[in-house]
Amino acid sequence: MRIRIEDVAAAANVSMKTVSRVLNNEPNVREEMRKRVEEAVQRLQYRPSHSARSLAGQRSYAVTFAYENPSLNYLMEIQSGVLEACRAHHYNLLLAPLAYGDRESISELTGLLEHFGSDGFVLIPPLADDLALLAFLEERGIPFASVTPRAGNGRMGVTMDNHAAVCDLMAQLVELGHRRIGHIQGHPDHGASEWRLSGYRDALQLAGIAYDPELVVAGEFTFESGVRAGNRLLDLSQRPTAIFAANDDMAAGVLRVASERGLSIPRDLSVCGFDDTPISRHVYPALTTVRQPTRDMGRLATLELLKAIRQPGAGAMIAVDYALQLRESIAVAPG
Amino acid sequence: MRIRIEDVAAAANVSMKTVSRVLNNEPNVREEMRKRVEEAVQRLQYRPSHSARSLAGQRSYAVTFAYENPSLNYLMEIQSGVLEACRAHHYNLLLAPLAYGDRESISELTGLLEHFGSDGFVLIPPLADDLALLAFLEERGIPFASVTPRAGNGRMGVTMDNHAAVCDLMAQLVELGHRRIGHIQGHPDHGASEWRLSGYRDALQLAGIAYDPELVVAGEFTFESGVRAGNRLLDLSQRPTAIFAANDDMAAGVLRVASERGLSIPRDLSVCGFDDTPISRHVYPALTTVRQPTRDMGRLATLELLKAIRQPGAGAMIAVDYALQLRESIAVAPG
DNA sequence: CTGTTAGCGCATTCAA
DNA sequence: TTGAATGCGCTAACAG
Repeated sequence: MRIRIEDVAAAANVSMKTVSRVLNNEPNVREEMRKRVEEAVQRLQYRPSHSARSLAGQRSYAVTFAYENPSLNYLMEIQSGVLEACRAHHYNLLLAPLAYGDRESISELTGLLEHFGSDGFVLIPPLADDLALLAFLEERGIPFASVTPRAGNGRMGVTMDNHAAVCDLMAQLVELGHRRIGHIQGHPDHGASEWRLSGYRDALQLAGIAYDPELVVAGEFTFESGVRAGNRLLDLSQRPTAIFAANDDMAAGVLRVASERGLSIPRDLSVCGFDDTPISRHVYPALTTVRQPTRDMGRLATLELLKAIRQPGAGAMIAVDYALQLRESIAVAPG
Repeated sequence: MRIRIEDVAAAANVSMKTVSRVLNNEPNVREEMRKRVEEAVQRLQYRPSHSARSLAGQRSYAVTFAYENPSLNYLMEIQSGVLEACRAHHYNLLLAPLAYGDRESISELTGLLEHFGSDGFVLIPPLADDLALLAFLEERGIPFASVTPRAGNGRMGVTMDNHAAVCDLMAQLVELGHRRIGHIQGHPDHGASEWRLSGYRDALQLAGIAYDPELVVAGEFTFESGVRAGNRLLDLSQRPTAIFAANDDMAAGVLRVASERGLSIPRDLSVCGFDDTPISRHVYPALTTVRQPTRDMGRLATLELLKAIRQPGAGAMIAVDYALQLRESIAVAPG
C-alpha cells in the first residue's frame, strides 16, 4: 500500500494539516514539529501524490514549456534547464511543441490547458515574442517567463544582451582588418535577429565603416538558409572578407559553401556564428562564436516563473552574460 | 467555473457513470445514450480533469520517457515521436533523464514514480539494455517498451535490423573496390554497437576479406571519440581506404581529421556513418549513412506501450525498415 | 500555532 | 444496461 500523508501524521504524532504545512513550506509551524515531520517523511519514504495535490489544490503543479521550430541543440539545452528547475521544486514539465506559424496552435494549447492544466509557461523565441500567445496567457492570468534577448519589456525571465555580444564579436573582425563584412540575418520572427542585426550595424558605425545593404542577406537560422545566403554573398562582384552569420548553423552552411568553392577558411574568408552549439566545434575549422549559458537560461527562467506562481507579482527579468569563443575560423583580412 | 462530469450528466439526462462509460469507451452503453452524452460533451466543451482521473482511477495517464546520455539529435527525434503518441491518447509525458552510469539513478526513478506515477516506460539505448532497470520495472509490474536493435528478446517496442543495414552499407564499399575498411565502434553500453560490429565482420567475411583487428577502434558515439579513433586509423602504417563509423557524429569526426591532414574525401578516403542525423548533411562532403525512421520508432514504441497499458499482454515488437543514404563521402578505392 | 471538517472531480464498487 | 454511494490523497477553509 501507498504511504499517505495520514501515515506520516500518525508516525510524527501530529495532524495531517501540520504535515501538509511542512511539506509546502508554509509558515506557522514550530521548529520542533517541523523536525518531527521531516524525520517521519524521511523514515517512511513518503512521497506526496501529485494528482491528489493538484486535485485538492486546484492547480496542476505543472509548468508548460512551449516552443516552435527551434534549433534542436538550443531546444535540448533549454529543456534540460527547465526540467532541472521543475524537478527541484517537484513540478511536472509539460511539453508543448506548437506547429510553426500555425495560429490554430493556440486553440491546441487551450485543449492542453484544460486537460492537463498548467500553472505557468516557459517561452523561448519566437514564441516569447508572439503577441497573440502572450495576450492569450495574460487573459487567463497564467504567468509566463521568457528566454529572450529583449530585456526592456518588463516581463519575467532571462535575457542576454545580444546587441553587445555582436558588437564585441564584430570588433574582433574589425581589429583583424576586415572592412567588408557580410551578415546573414536570423529568422525574421525571432527578436534575436533584429538585435543581432542592430549590433552589426552599430559595430560598423563605431568602426567608421559605411553600411552596405548588399552585404546583408536574409536567413532563417537553418543550415540550408546559410548555404543559400553564403552563396549570395560570395557571388558578389566585390565579395566580403568576413561573414557574421546570426547563428552557428548558418555559419556552418557558409563553411560548406566555402569548401565547395575551394576557398580556404580563414585565409580567404573569416566566418563567425552565434550560440556556441556543438556544430561550431564540429566543423572545420572550428567556428568563432558567442557562447550563451543556454541551459542556465532555461533553469533560471523557470525558477523565476516558479517564484511568481507561489507569490503573484514575484519573478524578475534576469540578465546573464555571454562569452566570446575565439576559434580558428577568423584571421586577418586578406590583401 | 469548471465543467464537471456531473454537469454533462445533467445536460444529457443520464447518470455520471454513463458519461464515464462513454468517455472511457466502455461497453454496455446503448447507442442512443452514447450519442446523447457525446453531444452534451461537445456542447459544453467538457474536458475531463487529468488529476481527478488519475486520483480516482489509480493510474497516472502518464508515460515516462527515460534516457541516458544519448546523442541529442537522436533524443529529440524519439522524444517528439513519443510525445506525438502521448498527445493522441491524451497521455502525459514525463521526462526522466538518468545520470549517466549512475546506478543510484534507479532510486531517483523510484522517487519520480511515487510522486508522479507512471503507467509505463519508453526506453532507448543504452537504458533499453540495462538489466537492472528492466528488472526494477518488471518487479513493479510496470510495462515498458524499448527502442532497440535487439529484436529477439521478446519484449515490446520497436526494432530495426542493424546487422542487415551494416551489411548493405559495407557491400557498397566492397563494390567500390575497398578491401581495407576501418570500423569505429559505438559506445560499449549500447546494444547497437555490437550489432553494427557484427554486421561489419560478417560483411567482410561475405566479401572474402580477412578480419584485421588493427582496423577496429573503440569509440563512444561522440564527435570527439570519432576524432581520436580517426587519428588512430589514419596513423596506421597501412591505412584503410574506407572507414565505417558506427554513427554520424563519429564519422563527422573522421572528416574533420581528414581535413586537418589534407586528405581529400572521398578521393583519398571513403567515410560512412549511421543514423542519418542532420550532421550527415551538414558536413562536407555529405556523409553516406543509414537512415532510421527515428521519430516513427518513438511513436510506434509508445503506441505499443499504450496498448499494453490498456490491455495487459498486448503490445508487440515491431520491426521498421532502414534506408541507405548514398552521398558524396564514398568513392572507388584509390590505387 | 495547531487540528477538524469538507470537498476537489472522477472511477469504482455494488445494487437495481 | 444503468444508477447511487463511496473513496482516491490531499489542501482549504474554518475552528480551536
